[in-house]
Amino acid sequence: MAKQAGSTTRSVRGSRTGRPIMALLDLLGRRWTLRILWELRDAPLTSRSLRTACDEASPTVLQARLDDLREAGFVELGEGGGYRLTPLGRDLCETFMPLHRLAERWKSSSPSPRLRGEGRGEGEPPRRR
Amino acid sequence: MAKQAGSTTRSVRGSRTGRPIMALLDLLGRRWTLRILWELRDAPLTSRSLRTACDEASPTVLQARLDDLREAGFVELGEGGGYRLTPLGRDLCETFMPLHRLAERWKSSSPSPRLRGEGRGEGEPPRRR
DNA sequence: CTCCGTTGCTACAATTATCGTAGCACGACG
DNA sequence: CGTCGTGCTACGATAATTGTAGCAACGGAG
Repeated sequence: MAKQAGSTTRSVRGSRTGRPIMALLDLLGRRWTLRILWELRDAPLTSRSLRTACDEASPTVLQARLDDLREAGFVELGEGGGYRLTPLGRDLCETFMPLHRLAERWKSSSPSPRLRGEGRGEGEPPRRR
Repeated sequence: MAKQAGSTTRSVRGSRTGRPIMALLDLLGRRWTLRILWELRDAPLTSRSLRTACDEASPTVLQARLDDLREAGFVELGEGGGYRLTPLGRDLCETFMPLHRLAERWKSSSPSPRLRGEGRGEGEPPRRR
């Protein structure tokens, strides 16, 4: 049967409202998509290794995202098993490389090691209006 | 619980497992984060306008993401109301600019205007092993 | 061939995030 | 005061994600 492994739903709503950038932003805005691309950045990985690399994420979602990415043409399944980036996918990853540097810079400016964690209703008295 | 507007949970699991890039990837991998940054890319927007720009996304999530981004230091609330990018947020956005071009290229190579939509089981005969 | 370990992939219940609608407090304008 | 606009929140309904367990197909011993 078809099932739902295909990727659950595929468009929050205003994804491909015209500009392809929206569709891309939507695809990338799913939970493990960016992480998967990142882990695949320089070497192909098997489904298992990818799972390990992604901190033991559920195979369900991993599979769904992998299908999404494969369908989008950013990732493909190699011969002897294992996922790898397509040329287009590699270009996409290249785009994120500057993120690495920015992340370092970001850590320095962001003083919260764990980004607070709960609703900010208590920690901050009504600082607005 | 107290609330949930703070941003619901804040870390899928292995977010900031060490490298800040993971935390950043996790933050960016939430549903409207990338879209918000994109819409804010060249002009500040009010909460309302942002909602409109983001295809009438729920104010709940928009608020949560906005809080996330503000807390992360990428977005801030201006004087007369309205959200705008911080210098760091602007740098982050700059990173995504090449994505616009890539998205166009991607549309051309991806023949599916709506990415199929259901399970991928049919289009491909057992392409496994 | 049979046992074993690997691969990619799936089922299913529980949990969490998101949606969608409605509404609040605060401030500015008339 | 009444009306509008701002940021922000409550809450039930819905969709996505998590976690655990397990499947069939392939490959290498024994």
